[in-house]
Order: sequence, then C-alpha cells, then structure tokens
Amino acid sequence: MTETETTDEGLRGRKKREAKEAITAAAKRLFTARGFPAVTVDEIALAANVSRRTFFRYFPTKEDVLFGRREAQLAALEIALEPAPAEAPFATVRRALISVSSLHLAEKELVLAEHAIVAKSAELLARDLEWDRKAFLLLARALARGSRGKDAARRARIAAGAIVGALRVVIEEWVESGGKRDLVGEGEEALDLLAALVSKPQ
Amino acid sequence: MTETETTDEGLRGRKKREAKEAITAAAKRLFTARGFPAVTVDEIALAANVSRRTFFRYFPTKEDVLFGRREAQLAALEIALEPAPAEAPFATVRRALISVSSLHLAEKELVLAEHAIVAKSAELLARDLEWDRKAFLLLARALARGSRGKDAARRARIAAGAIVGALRVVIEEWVESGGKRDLVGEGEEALDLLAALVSKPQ
DNA sequence: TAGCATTGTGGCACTGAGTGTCAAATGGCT
DNA sequence: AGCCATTTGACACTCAGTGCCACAATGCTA
Repeated sequence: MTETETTDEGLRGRKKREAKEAITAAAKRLFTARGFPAVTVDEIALAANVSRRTFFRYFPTKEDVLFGRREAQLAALEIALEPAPAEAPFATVRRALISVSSLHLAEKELVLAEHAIVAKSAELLARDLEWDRKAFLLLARALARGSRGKDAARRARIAAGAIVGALRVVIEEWVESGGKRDLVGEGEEALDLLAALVSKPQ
Repeated sequence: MTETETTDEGLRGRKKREAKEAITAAAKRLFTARGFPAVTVDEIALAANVSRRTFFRYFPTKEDVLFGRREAQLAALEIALEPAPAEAPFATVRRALISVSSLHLAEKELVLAEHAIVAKSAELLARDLEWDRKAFLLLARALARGSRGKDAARRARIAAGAIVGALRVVIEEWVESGGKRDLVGEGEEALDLLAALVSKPQ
C-alpha cells in the first residue's frame, strides 16, 4: 500500500506518516529559506533524518514534495463533480468549483506558502500548470455530460478551457493579494461571465 | 551574439546555423523513432556530429530542441499585438491571433510532427504549457491597453486567461484531427463567443 | 517471549542532464 | 603567412533519479 491511512495504523504506519511529514516540513523550510533550486535532495534528507534513498521512496521527484496538496484538491474536485440529480452540467461545475475554492480558503496559509515557493521557479510553474490541465479534463467531462451531438462536446471542451484559464487568473490574483481578495466571490463572478459559453446554443 | 543571422554571414555563421540544424534534425528523427525520454543527449550529439558539450551550447536543455518554433511564434505574436491606430484592444488581439494561426498553418507538417512528440511526454506537455502562459501575459497586456480603472485591468487579465484556455483546446483539436479541421475558423468562433467578456462593461 | 515472515531502510553503484574550465582548432582579417 | 577572436571538444564535476542487496525493524504466531 502506498496510501497513508488515517485510521488505526500500527507503529509501522505511524512511522511512515511521520517520516513523510518530516521530509515535507524540512523541504518546505529549506525551500522557503533558500529557494527551490538551491536546495539539494541530500540536504532535505539530512534535515529530515532519512537517507537520500528513502526520500525517493516517499516522493518520486524533488518537485513532488510541493504538490501533495494539489493532488488532494484534484481528487476533491472529481468527487464534487459527481452529477447531482436534476442539476444542469454547468451548475454542477459551478457548485464543485466553489466548494473546492472553500477548501482552498480553509488552508490559506499553507496554500500561500506553497505558491510563494512555486512562483519563483519556472520549472515549478510549468509543473503547476499540469494540474490546471488535469482540472480541465475533469471539467470538460462534466460539462459534456448529457449533451449529445458532435458539436456539443467540442463546445464543452472549449468552455472548460476558458473556465480553467479564467479561474487560474482569479486564483493567481488572490495569491498575489496575500489571500485578502474574495476568492469565492470573484470566482463566481468569472463563472457567471462564462456561463454564456455553455447556455447559448448558437 | 547569440542570434543566428540570416543575411550575409561568413563561413563561421553558416557553420553555426548548419550545426544547429543538424542537431535539431537528428534530435527530431530520434525522438520520433524512439520517444523523447529514451533518447540521450549523447546520442543526439553523436548523430549530429558534434560533441555533447556543443549540444548544450546551442540548446540550454534537451527539451529546448523542440521548442524553437514556439519561441518564434511568440515573438510573432508580440509584434502582431502592436496596437494599430484606432483599433479596439480586442480587435487587435483578434487580428493578431488569427495572423499567428495562419503562420501555424503554413508550417503544418512541422508543427504536427512536433506535437506528436510532445503529446507523449508529461514533462514536455508541462513545458509546452509555459508558452501558453507567456502568450497569456502578452494578451493580458494588449487587452488592458488604454483601459483605465483598477477593475478594467483585472477584467482584461481574466479575459486573456479565458482566451488562452479556449484557444488551446481549439489548437489541440486541430492537432488531433491531423490538421484537417479549420483552425482559423474555429479560433474566430471561439473568440467571438468570448468577446462578451471584454465588451460588456457590467 | 522466541522465532519467523514481511516490510521498510540505508548504502552503493550506476545512468543521464547540465555546467565550469581550459587547451586546441578554426575562421576572419591584414 | 601570421595574429586575434571565436568556437569546439575533452575532462571533471554536481545533482536528480533508479536498481540492487544486505540489514534492521515491525508484526504475527507458537
């Protein structure tokens, strides 16, 4: 099992969780202090009291230490996108995105700290965009749900692309403001503007 | 000078251009045959009759061999975005994007071949998204031009994000169709749908 | 609680990307 | 030909990432 279970794990499971947390904590501390590229995996491993080899058992790459949260967010998005009965696809998407944004807000400080590291490195920024792409795929699928016709699916994909593109800007500005802006409100506003892309048949 | 001048260069300049072309050609041939990750820089250098060290003099990373065209496209976009007299910002953006798409079409085969390589590798895909981001920055600047007020700039950025997100989908579907779809027509269509984001003041 | 199977860990050696350095080769010019 | 500037190739190095194997810790059972 690669999963870190939250419930009833023995000494073994606890140690694993602690090791992972130690690595994450050490890495973020070092990244914040000296920047991502200037920190080597050896240093992180040393600071976390594990061997270099063990580091790579927990995280496939050095970058992955930073993106654990995003994985969780994406999973949450996928679940929130499950269609509710008698709900239009766009409404589902809207509801799901707002709910995920709220999760974002709940961990504000952590999210902001991570973004601060990511924003300084082009490699990390590129990696970050991959999550947008995954979100796009989920949204496209959700929007296309129930729509028939060759053109409808294409429209759904274009709308999903536009939504992700617009929301990334909203999130980015929220981060730049230090979390002071109204993330959910501005997200809703942007979504309303884009609603036309889906509702208008012609 | 790092530029490869096209006009009146001596033997030196010609050799440089030829070396760069040899590397590019060898790399793309190997990538197409065996996939990006399975090809080492040593192999490319060997196939191109240069030393490994020289390879890195021409291309900062292995990935960069593939993205030369995109750099040129971005430069073309920036030039096309220069504001024309008495032209609304959105019209400028529209005109610029269409003109760049036409360039795309002119080198159809090359573009498709590159995308075929990129699409198979997550790392390359991530790297590819960086160009979208750069295009976004250019579009946001162009759209914000002449608009005053704190909110107008934000709207411009959101619109730019949506445009890039939507157009990426259009381009992607064009690539997936093997270049058979109407890239320019569908791009225009998507832009028209998004025009509301800019024109509507409320 | 002693013993055994399972599983995680650390060390070692390896490949591959990317960089600094320097001597040798090559093109440009007179 | 001969001098100067630039480019090249070779070598050595760092760092990310991986396969392998011996060893240690844990969990389970008698």
